[in-house]
Amino acid sequence: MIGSNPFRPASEMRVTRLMLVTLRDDPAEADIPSHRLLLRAGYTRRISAGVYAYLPLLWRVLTKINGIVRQEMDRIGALETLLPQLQPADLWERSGRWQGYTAGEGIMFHLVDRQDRSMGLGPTHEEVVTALAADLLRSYRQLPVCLYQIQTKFRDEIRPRFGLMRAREFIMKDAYSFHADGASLAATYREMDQAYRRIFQRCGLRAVAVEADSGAIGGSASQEFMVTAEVGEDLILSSADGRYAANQERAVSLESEAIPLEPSRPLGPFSTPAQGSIEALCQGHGLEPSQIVKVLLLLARFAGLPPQPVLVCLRGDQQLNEVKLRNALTSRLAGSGHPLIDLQPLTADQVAAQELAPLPFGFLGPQLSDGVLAAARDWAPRFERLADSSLECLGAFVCGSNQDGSHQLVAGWDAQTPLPELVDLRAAQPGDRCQHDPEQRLVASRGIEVGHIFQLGSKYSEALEARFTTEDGVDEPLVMGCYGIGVSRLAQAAVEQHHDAQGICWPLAIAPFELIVVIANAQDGVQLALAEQLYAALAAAGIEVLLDDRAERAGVKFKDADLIGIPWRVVVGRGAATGMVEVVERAGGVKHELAADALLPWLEPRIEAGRRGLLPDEEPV
RNA sequence: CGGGGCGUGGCGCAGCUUGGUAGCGCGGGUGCUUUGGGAGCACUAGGUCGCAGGUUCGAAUCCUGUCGCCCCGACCA
Repeated sequence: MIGSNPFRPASEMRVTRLMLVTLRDDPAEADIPSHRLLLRAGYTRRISAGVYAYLPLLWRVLTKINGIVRQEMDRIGALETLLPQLQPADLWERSGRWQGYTAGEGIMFHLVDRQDRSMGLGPTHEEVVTALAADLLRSYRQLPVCLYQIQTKFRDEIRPRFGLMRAREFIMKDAYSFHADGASLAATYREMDQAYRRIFQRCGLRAVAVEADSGAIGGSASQEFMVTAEVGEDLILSSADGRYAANQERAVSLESEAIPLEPSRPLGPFSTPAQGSIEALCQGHGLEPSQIVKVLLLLARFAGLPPQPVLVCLRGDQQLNEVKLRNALTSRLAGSGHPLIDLQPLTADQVAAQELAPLPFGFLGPQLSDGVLAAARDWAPRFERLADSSLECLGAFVCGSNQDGSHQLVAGWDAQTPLPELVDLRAAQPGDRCQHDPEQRLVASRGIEVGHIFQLGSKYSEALEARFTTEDGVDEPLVMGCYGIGVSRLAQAAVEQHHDAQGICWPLAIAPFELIVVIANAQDGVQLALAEQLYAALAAAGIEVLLDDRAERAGVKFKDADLIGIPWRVVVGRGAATGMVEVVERAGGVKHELAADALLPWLEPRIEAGRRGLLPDEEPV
């Protein structure tokens, strides 16, 4: 018996029984290839914005991906479970995430039941699983342990798009591990990393692991797995030597050297009428952007705290990385129960609404006094001040003088111009030199995030009082990790990576069927008989085979076979009279004429190889 | 939430500017012919033109409101 995936669906099916509806025209609702093809080939239908039905063909794909995921999770000792989607608000209040996930731009669907209890539909399961752990895990003897589930998740995306790629209801594998210490967590994290690599390889996907921001979920180490594709929503920055790859949100690099100001330039203010941008300032005064310190004002909103004005200093040639800024603000100010809800550039209208004097936007300098906030109606009356690390070594520089139409040249950071707290706030850009090797430059590529693994630490176990007794008899919070794979997104990412002008070219390991037998002319009794015989023999050999027994013309069946993307096609046609069939590999389209008797032995090793996906030969499935 | 766009038969679209019998292609059904790359001919079914008001003798078309969806941005395990 060939095949290794014990969760494979039924191994035979006739197209006449498959409720297959393919579309000749591109649907108007889709505009990336994978979304168009999944709709055209009859894999999915939209039910409402960001909500999709998984039709039988797609469900087979998802079932096969799930099978691979299960095998690899089980292999590293994770336990499959199924947790509630309907979750009580109080659990989320205890972790401090209810506000952040429901208020403002929160992504959690929430509702009130007839007893007036607040509930949420789970976008993730840290709270539930940690509450269970608190209940069940008491001793270090029970650790480590790892639970996983394959579940429908709900996220009220502001703008769902690209079909299954960013849906409001989607399938995810999520896993949570519990440990007595960081070393055990790190070990499981490494095992997960390896398991994820195997999962994507077995699915036939080219994926890269990148350093990532841990975002709203919290925690320290975090790594994303990206399926490389043109239409990916994430920007990856990596070095050609393969030693560094990171999401742009997280990426670090060496800033270029600042160009020193000519020493002859006089210190002090100078007139810069209407030169409120870096570009205008440079043009008007022969300056370089790296000689300027720009000041950005933002307004951060934390749950339960007054809005907090933020003053950020950046070198003029650098861009702010808002994710880094959010993280910096969160770690300084958020505290438990006051998550950062919103961060936006501060506007003149907002200043006016606070009944404050107008601020000279475009001419701001780091010396801007907290006094300008003193009369604010409900804002915190002082700026949270941060500066990007690249400013530390800057000598003399130009900055705003906090008066309209005027900048100033200062000799450097000093008592009049104190250097704010230094943090890495700048966005790394393609072309930047790498930190690990200044000879290497960052290059950009795009990816679809299909997996994300985190070392969470004790953030949730502390909030939810999930404690265990150590070997020394001391109570400590559990150390946690969490690990996600977007299963439905992965299916679409596979199409994005594997298609051509004719349709989908599924990697065999996740194809809905491994082989399709096409009867060229279903009215021809000889063809029909031979096709039926092959169909039965292939299915009996454990190959997942689809029989196109429709009374359509051959051309229609070929088009559909290409569109739905079954990896192997066996055509029973004119040659049937002499016992010959044609075998075509979908990817590449190479055709072989074979005697029907020789088909099975010819195919078996090829299909067996396909089931390994991209897994290296030396590794057992 | 800001900007742009679209709602007309199952799908893709025209008609709207300039109000007057609701159309085309694909798809569905029936029959005949055809039969290895989305066949041909004939017949046929299928639409309160997103919804609600308004203007008008008369509204798919003009006006107001509303709902839904798509795209860009912001947002995002």
